[in-house]
Amino acid sequence: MTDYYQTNLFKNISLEDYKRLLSCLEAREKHFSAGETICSYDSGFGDLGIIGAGTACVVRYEYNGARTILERLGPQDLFGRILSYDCREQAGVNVVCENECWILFLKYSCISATCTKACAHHHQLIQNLLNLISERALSLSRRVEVLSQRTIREKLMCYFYQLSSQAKSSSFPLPFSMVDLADYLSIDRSAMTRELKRMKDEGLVKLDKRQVLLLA
Amino acid sequence: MTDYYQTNLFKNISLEDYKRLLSCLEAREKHFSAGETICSYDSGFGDLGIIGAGTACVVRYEYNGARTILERLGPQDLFGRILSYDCREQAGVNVVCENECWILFLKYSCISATCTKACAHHHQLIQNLLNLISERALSLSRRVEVLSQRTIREKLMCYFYQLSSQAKSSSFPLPFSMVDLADYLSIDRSAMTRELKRMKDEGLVKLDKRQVLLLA
DNA sequence: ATATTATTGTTGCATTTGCAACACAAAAGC
DNA sequence: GCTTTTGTGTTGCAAATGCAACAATAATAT
Repeated sequence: MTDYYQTNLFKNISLEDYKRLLSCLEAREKHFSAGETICSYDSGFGDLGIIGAGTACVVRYEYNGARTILERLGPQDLFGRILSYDCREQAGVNVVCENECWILFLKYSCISATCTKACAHHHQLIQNLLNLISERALSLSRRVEVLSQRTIREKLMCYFYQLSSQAKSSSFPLPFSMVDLADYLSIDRSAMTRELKRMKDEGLVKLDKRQVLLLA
Repeated sequence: MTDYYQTNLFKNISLEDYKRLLSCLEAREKHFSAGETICSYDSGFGDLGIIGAGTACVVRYEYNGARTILERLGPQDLFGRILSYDCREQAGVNVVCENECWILFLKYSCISATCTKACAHHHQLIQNLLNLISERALSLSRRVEVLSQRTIREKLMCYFYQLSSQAKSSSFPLPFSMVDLADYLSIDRSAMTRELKRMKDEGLVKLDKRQVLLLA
């Protein structure tokens, strides 16, 4: 079994308490292969998922077939409708496995409700969850920052600056293929390629495969 | 003093515990007038703010002077850099008072750190905070949904659907002026007016002042 | 090795959008 | 009352963008 104990959700919780928590939270582990749908927020999926291994994407399929990547998930990332009191808005939102995944599902109702045993580690668990959700909100606000840029060039530069600041270097690899990058930025792929070429020509960036070097 | 005790942050906490918490969290209340800057995430603002009364906007000023409304805040709403481990990305982000505000500032470090007294109400406080941040993440993901639409019309319709679903009615008021709406959607105001007119002509929506009626 | 599929790059063209400038109405201040 | 400010509606025009179709390359399967 994948070691979810390493996950930040269980930070500062002893191994014994961790094991007790697992049954307390009705933990179930499942495996998914690339392309499989892990869950759909449409149906009443009310659990909390933690990625132990692999990567997945939170995507929304529009009525017209267009796909939007809402979020990318990797090991230690959380997902679930925790954030949704209102189901209707999650229509079309799915979590799809990208690379072979091991996922642990926990009953969210067991987490949020005060444990009848009022155990100390439960307190710690909530605090850890707080940190993780905060990080999630941060990732969303980064996305909003990028998407609220008005031109393709501004979106690209804004995203590059974010990556650069995370990497603490003006050189960093793109975590996306070009197709996915365009989806993430919600722009047309060919228009993006065109703009990237201009930016290279003007000496704003250098691009070698997926390695980016910011010059401005 | 404004009654922050009504705030969801203090839900299920007794009045006595609430009063104790205030000093424990080094609570300070401040007043702001319309237009005043409440805080800037640039400088090391590490507190948690709760709006007791009034409204405020989280805005970012771009290098070119453009303003983007990241979020609108009303009574009970939280703000702060809770979500930011990385300061650099919050550059230019300010919370600005829109209508006369009363705001309570709490030391976040006191909230997240395990209380030395390990008090029961502290546990409850964290749980409440969890719910509030989840709601915040939800609001951000709604924003991402709108912004990831590719055309002005799609952005408008997407936003209208959200409002309609929240109001549980095909008729609802806009919470924005047209200027602010355009900023929220990150589009040009005149282009938005033009598109809205087309949508009215095509019978997709009816608009009377700020009252919207969705027909499609 | 070859076929197949996925990814990336390119370009013309129609459409959408932003920009700027202006007129007008509504609200706020004096 | 008037003036000033703020919000809204309109339009021509240039620029940015999406779309579609195709070529070229890389990755994968058979």
